[in-house]
Amino acid sequence: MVRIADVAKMANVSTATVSRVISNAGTVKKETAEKVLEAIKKLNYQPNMLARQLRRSETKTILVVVPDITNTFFSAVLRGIESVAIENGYQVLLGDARNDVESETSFLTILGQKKADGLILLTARTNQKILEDLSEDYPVVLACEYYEGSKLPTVSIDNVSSARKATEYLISLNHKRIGHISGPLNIVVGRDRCRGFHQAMAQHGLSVDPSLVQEGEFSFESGFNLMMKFLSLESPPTALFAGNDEMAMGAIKAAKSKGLRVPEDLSVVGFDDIQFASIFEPALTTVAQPTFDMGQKTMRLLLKLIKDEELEKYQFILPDTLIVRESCKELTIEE
Amino acid sequence: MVRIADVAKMANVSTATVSRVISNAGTVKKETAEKVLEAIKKLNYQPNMLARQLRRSETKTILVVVPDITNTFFSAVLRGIESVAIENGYQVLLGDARNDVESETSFLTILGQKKADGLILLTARTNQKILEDLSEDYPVVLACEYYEGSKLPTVSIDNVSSARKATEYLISLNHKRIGHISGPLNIVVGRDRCRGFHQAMAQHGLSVDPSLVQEGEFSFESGFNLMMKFLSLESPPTALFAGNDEMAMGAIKAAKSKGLRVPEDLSVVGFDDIQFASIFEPALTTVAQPTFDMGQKTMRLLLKLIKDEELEKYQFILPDTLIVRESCKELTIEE
DNA sequence: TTTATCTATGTAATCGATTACAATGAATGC
DNA sequence: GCATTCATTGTAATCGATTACATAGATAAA
Repeated sequence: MVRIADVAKMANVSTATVSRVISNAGTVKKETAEKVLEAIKKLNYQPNMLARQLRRSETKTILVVVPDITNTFFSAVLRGIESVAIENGYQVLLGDARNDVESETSFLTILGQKKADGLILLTARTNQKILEDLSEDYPVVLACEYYEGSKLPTVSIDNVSSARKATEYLISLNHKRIGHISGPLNIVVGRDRCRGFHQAMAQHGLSVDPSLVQEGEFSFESGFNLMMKFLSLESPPTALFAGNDEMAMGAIKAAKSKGLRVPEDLSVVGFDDIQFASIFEPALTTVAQPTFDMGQKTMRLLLKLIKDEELEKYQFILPDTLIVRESCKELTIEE
Repeated sequence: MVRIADVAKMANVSTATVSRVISNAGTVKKETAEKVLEAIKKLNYQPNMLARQLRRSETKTILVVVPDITNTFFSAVLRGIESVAIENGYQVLLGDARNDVESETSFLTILGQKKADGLILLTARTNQKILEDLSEDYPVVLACEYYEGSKLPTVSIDNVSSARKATEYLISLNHKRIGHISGPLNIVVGRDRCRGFHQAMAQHGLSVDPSLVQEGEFSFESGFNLMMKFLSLESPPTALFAGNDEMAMGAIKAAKSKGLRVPEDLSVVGFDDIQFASIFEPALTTVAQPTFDMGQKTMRLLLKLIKDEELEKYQFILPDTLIVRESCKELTIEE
C-alpha cells in the first residue's frame, strides 16, 4: 500500500507538504506542488480515507434508513437524496429495515460509532424518544414519515390535506358511499390519510359507514382482500380511497374479479403515484408525492445540520398533486 | 465524546484491558471485566469505528454499485446482498449509477480509498480492463451482468439459454413470426438474450425477419414505441419475446392501443418477473430470475474473497424459471 | 528451593493521515 | 542596517482505537 510518506520521500518533501498539496492549501510553491503531483501519479497514490476521517473526525458518509428498499416509492426518494449527496462529496450508507422496527432501530448505532456524519430516516417507527435523544447529538432528518408533535427536522407532504383532497375529488363526482382502505394505523401516514378521509366526509355532511373503513398493510394483497370484503357487503361502496397505490391496484383487481368495471362501477383513488400507477389499467388516479424533490430537500437540510448551520424552520411540507387518470368516474344518479 | 481512555480511567485499568474486554479476548479476569463493563455502561461508551478500522485496516463495509436503484429487479438483488451482509456484520455502501457508465466507474475509487473492504457490481458497463485490474487488488464480485470471457467471479443466470427457453415456448405454441425487442446491445444481458432468441429460431428452422428484431432500452416507453413499429408492418409478428418485463408491458400496451387483444392476437413473453409482472393484465409470462438468491450467493462469494479463501469456481449460474401466466396463447392455424 | 510456565495486566508502538507550531530565508519597512 | 513580516517547508503531536511486547505475581514442575 502506498502511503503519504512514500510520496513524500519520492518528491523529497515532508508529509505535511504532500498533505498540503492534496488538500489544495495553496501555500505550496508551484514547483514543489508539481514534484509532489508527479510522485502521486507515479506511485498511483490514493489517500487512506480511514486515516483522514479519524483525524478530521468526519466520514463524508450519511446513513439512510428506508423501510423497504424494494418499494419504488422509497427508492425514488433515495435517488433524490443520493444525487445531492454525491454532488457534495458524500456517500450513502444504506439501511434497509425490511419493514422491521427492530432492524430499523439497530441501524442507529452506526452514528455513535462514527461511521456516518448524519442520518436520514424514511421511516418513523422507532421509539420517538430514542430518536429525539439521538437528534440532540447527531444531525438527523426525517422524510416521508414523521412523528406527531415532534420538533425533529422533517420533510414530507401534508398527508391529511392530501387525503382530504383525494376524498373530495370522489365526492365531487357525486359519490356518497365511499370506502377507505387505510394503511397500517400504527404508521403515521396511514393514520393521517385515514384522518383526512374522515375530515372530508364530515365536511361534506357524509356519514362514514364503519364497515367501509378497513385497515390494510400497504400491500397489493391486503388491498385485494379488503376489497373482497367490501364487495360481499349488502351495499358495497361506489368509490374507494386507498391508502396507497399498491392497495388501490389490489382493490381494483378484486373488483374486476367480481365482474365489476372500473371506473364505471367503482371509482378508485390511490396514493403515491408509483411508476406502475400510469401503466396499470385503468391508469390510476392518485396523489403524487414529489419523491425526488423530497429526497433532495432532505439531504440539503441534513447538510445544513452537519455544517452546524441554523435551520429557518424544522417542518417542511412539500406540495403534492392529485393526478387524474382513468380510475374514477362521475356517479350517475340512479341509486 | 467518550473515549476508551475514559473507560479505562473509570474502571482503573489500562486501555489495553478495556479493548480486550470489548473484543472478548478472554484473557481478562472476571472481576476486572465486570468493572470495565460497568464503566462502559455508565459512560455509555461506544468504540470509535474509524479508529478501529484504521488500526485493523478493515471497514466491515462493502460497496454495491447498482445501475438503477429505482428498478425493483436490482433492489430485490440488493436485498439479498444486504441480508447476508448484516448477518455477517457488514454494512452496505450504496452506489446508484443512474444508468450512467461514468458515474458507475467513479464509484470504484472508494475501494482504493479503503472506505470499503469489497465490491459488488450489479452492472458490467465499465471498461473491462479497469475492473480486472481492480480485482487483482481487491475483492470484487459481479452479479446479474458480466463480462464475456472474463475470469471475474460472477453470479448470474444463463441468459442465452433462458432466452432460448422463452422463445421455444412461443415456438411450441405454433408461432412462427416471432419478434424480439432486445435490451441495449452494449449491455451483455441484452446481447445474450438476443443471441438466445436467434439460436432458438435457428434450431427450429425458423427464419428471423430482420425487421422483427429491434433494439430497445429496457424501458416501458421503448417497448411501446418499437411494438408500434412492428404493428405498422405489412405482416406484424404473432408473438413477441421482450428483453425484459418493462418492454413487454410497453409492447402489450401498444398492441392494445391498436385494438389487438393479448394473448388472443399477440403472445408476449417478458424477462425478470418483476413485482408488477403478475399484477399486469394480462399477467405476464416471463423468465423469473432468483433475485434474492443471487444477492445472497454473491455476498457469500465476496465474503470468501475478503477472507482470502479459495473459490471452488468463478462462474456461478443459478437456475431460472419460465413462469407461464396469461400473456401467451397457442396460435390457431389460419395464417 | 529454584526455575519454568502461566495468568493478568500494563506500556507504548502503530495504523496513515492532518495540522499546530516551529524554523528558515527572503522580502519589506523604516 | 536592523526589525518585521511573509512565504515556504519541516517536525512532531494528534485522532482513538488495537496489539506486540514487557512485566509482575502466582502456580506448577523439578
